[in-house]
Amino acid sequence: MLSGKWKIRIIGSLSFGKKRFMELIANIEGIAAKMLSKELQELELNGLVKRTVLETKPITVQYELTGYGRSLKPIIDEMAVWGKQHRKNIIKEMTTS
Amino acid sequence: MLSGKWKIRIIGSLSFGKKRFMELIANIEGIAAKMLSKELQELELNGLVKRTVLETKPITVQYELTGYGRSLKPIIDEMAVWGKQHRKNIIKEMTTS
DNA sequence: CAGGATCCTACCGGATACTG
DNA sequence: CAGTATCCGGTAGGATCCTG
Repeated sequence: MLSGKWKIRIIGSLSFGKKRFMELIANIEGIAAKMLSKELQELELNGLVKRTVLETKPITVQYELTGYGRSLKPIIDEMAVWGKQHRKNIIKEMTTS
Repeated sequence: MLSGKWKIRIIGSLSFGKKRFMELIANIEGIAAKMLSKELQELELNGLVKRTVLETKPITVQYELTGYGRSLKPIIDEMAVWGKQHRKNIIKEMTTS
């Protein structure tokens, strides 16, 4: 369900609130439109993300986590915690060697 | 670091204690020897798992988590919790439809 | 028992160009 | 803006066989 290179990052980004397609592109460094599009479709299929087309001009699309998607928050949070600590350790290694 | 199809399962299995190669094969349904071998090597390279060759006959090899590997426990635990709940939801869907 | 060596295939993921 | 279409290479990962 979270397979692929970008899904975790996407969910992480959406956990801060609704976002439009372009905002996600800007927010997630390195992702290409095609990848974002494909990953979002899979996330929607799995019921983790809700897609809403806004009738603006030109049209914009909002993405947000569903309740189901938010249920992953504990996992994502733990990953964030670990990543932070991990980076600290790397820096410590660099400065001590 | 946790890339690949099996690393999470391997760490999960090792979180219950040391295990030999065959025990891991038996414990992780569906994994082939080659895959287990490759994933374990990567885990060892990343310092998450410690490999110990026991001079029995024939030789056996013990794998265990390092302290670093155990630092992932909160993440794995949260995943386990989520997976359990997820399965409950699936079953509920099946019985109500 | 614990694995390496080979072979093979699907699909992951990037670049680019195009559309309503 | 928010995608889709197309092309393409690399590699993840499975099956099978072999070895100390």
